[in-house]
Amino acid sequence: MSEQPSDGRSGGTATESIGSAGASTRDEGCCEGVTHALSDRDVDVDVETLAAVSNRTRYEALRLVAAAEGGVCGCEVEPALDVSQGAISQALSRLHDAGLLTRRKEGRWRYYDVTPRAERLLAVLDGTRPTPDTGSEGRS
Amino acid sequence: MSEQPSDGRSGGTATESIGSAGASTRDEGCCEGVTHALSDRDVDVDVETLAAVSNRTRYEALRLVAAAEGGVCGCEVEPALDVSQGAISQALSRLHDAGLLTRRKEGRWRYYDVTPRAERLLAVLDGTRPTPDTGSEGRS
DNA sequence: CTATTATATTAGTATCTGCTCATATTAGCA
DNA sequence: TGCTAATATGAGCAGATACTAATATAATAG
Repeated sequence: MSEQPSDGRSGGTATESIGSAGASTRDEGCCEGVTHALSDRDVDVDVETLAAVSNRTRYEALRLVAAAEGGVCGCEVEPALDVSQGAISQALSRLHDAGLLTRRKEGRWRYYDVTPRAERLLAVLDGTRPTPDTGSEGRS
Repeated sequence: MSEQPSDGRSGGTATESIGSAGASTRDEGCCEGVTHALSDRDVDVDVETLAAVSNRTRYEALRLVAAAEGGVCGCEVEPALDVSQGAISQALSRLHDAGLLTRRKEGRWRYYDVTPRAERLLAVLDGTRPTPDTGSEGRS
């Protein structure tokens, strides 16, 4: 055979069952290919979850709901989010459809609250956010 | 005053300091407005992190890297992802820039591995993914 | 040197997104 | 019955996105 990348997976202890799969039959060239363990549907669900919060308006909307205890109504979110009422409604709906917000009707208001999925997602973001990385610093 | 939403935050125990803010001066109409505790920059960082994985190609690329122990080279990712080589390169670069992949050069290869931020993000997605919700089921 | 392989970069482009604006709908109150 | 407030919905469109194709760069082998 020509040349192959050093087959990284050296230690290879943890997380058995996740399968770094197929790779093993190496033979021609380099790249045998790897696989992951998710179904098509799981990928769809995750991507939609992520897409729902991958936009500033929706992300902030989610944060606003999460910051308040016990749920907020849409109209309370509106003033903080420099976009039209229609946009807010669309944003909250999408977050709800993606499984990140619960929705409950009460009189003429709609109360939203975060789901555990959203809560844990936000917790990870808070807990792993990289530090500023102040470009020019250290040695002058 | 006219009418106001029931001011949800009933219990209001945990997470002091997160401030469901300003809300307290209620007075006219309904919606006093809430705030969250993130800086503009933090929101930018988080949104970029999320945007990086909010696309099927990039999300699967990340999954593929995460599934392999000890890093994979780009060429191993390629066969699994029905898009051109240029697209793969762009995808991995963006994931790297977003702080979700590390990158190390070795000869003519580039090895990628997941960062803790990515690992924990994926763990939450796996741990909170909603069940299928098989539309017609239960009572017949 | 040339040939080959992995990767990066860039221009061009079809498609998707995120809004606004206008217009429903729904609910409470006079 | 209005009238008003909260929310939903849909058309339309500017701008963003995610590719492809072509080309450039980098590293190794012969």
